[in-house]
Amino acid sequence: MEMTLKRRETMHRLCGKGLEIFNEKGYYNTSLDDILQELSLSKGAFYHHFKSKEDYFINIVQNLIVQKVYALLIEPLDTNENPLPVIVESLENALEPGKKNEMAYGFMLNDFLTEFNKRNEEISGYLKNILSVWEVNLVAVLKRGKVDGHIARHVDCEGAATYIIASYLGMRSLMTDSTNRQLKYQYIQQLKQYFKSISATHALA
Amino acid sequence: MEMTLKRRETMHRLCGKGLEIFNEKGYYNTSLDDILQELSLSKGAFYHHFKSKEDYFINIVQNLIVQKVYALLIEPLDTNENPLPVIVESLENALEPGKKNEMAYGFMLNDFLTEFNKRNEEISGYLKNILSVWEVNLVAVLKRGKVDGHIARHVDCEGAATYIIASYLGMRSLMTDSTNRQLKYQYIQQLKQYFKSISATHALA
DNA sequence: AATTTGACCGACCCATAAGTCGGTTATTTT
DNA sequence: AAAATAACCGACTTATGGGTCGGTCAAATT
Repeated sequence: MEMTLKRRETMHRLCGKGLEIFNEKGYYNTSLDDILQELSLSKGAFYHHFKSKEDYFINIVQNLIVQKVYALLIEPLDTNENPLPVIVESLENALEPGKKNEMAYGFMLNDFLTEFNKRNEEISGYLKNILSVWEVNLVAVLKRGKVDGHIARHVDCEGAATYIIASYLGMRSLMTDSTNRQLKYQYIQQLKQYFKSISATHALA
Repeated sequence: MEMTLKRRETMHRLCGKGLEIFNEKGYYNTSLDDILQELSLSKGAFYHHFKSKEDYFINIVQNLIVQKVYALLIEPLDTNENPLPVIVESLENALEPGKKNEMAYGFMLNDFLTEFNKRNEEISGYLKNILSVWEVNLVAVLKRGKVDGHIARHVDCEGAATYIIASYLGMRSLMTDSTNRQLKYQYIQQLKQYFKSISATHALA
């Protein structure tokens, strides 16, 4: 039992630091030694816990990344209010660089997706799966918005969800340095504009 | 003279095939030998013409990619019509996978930007520069649209341009296999919806 | 206390890929 | 035709980085 705790703790430290550095420098541009050095661990330690770099990253995806996406982008959708402002708020939040020197989690998806799309089908599959869950939830919440009279009846909820996701992912390519407040502000403003056009409120510029 | 021609022809072949394969597999995931083999050329030939892989890619960016972006995304904006349908058409066109087995040029920017953002500041600078030219032109054309009465006066043209670019770039992460007609259709539909909301036409669902 | 097992160490192996260099071949110049 | 130069060849060097393996040490089991 006690040994299992030690194991879990080390694995946890590895995953946390790994996500941090992969996110910062990219997966293929980060060597295991880069991570190991920061944690003062050895190759031997690493391979005692993970069977490969790939296995390691899958672990990170399925624990840390999934969790973050849920917390930031999916769970906030679970309310009974008008979905549009709720979506805006979740995106605004997800684009926020972490408080102190945390990561800007909202940014990871586009980067990792792009990196793995052409290189590793398995990992890219897991990542696309996360997106797909997000999409399903967006669609559901948009449809409910229709029923509740917040969203115009003519709206294609699947299309709207796709559009929301695309614009969110695309922001990453533009916001290079995390301090880019201006871009985020512009994005949120235009998103609201778009939302106005699909909402059911009876006209009013 | 004749030698210069030979040189230029070989460099041209190298750049063309290079872009094709880099676009397909990613820059860092493509070895020079991958390209050289397809052209039946040797390392020696390559380094006779380019001083490094980086130099080679910069060549590709500044010739081929710049040219394609201009042709697909910037030059079409140069009309006196209502800019919004013109923008829609250019994006629709840029997302179109090349006719026979050409490349889907519209896709390159997000991939390369993401790849180089964390790895090579110089190249990422060139790429961001291309985006920036596109943005400037979008803003200009949107502002003209305002003057000409096609776009509502309250619209923030810089914000709208950012939003258009972000959504376009983001589509790449979603459209993995090039045959994804559905996603493209959804995207264009929602873009039109958004455009309706910033246009000056006096209401009409 | 003796033994086993889990956590960890770090030198080593090996594949990959960028870049080098001393050549050969083809083309141009004189 | 001879000399010079450009285009090209491919074995080699070198650095990097994932993965291996025989070991050490400490904790847990007996």
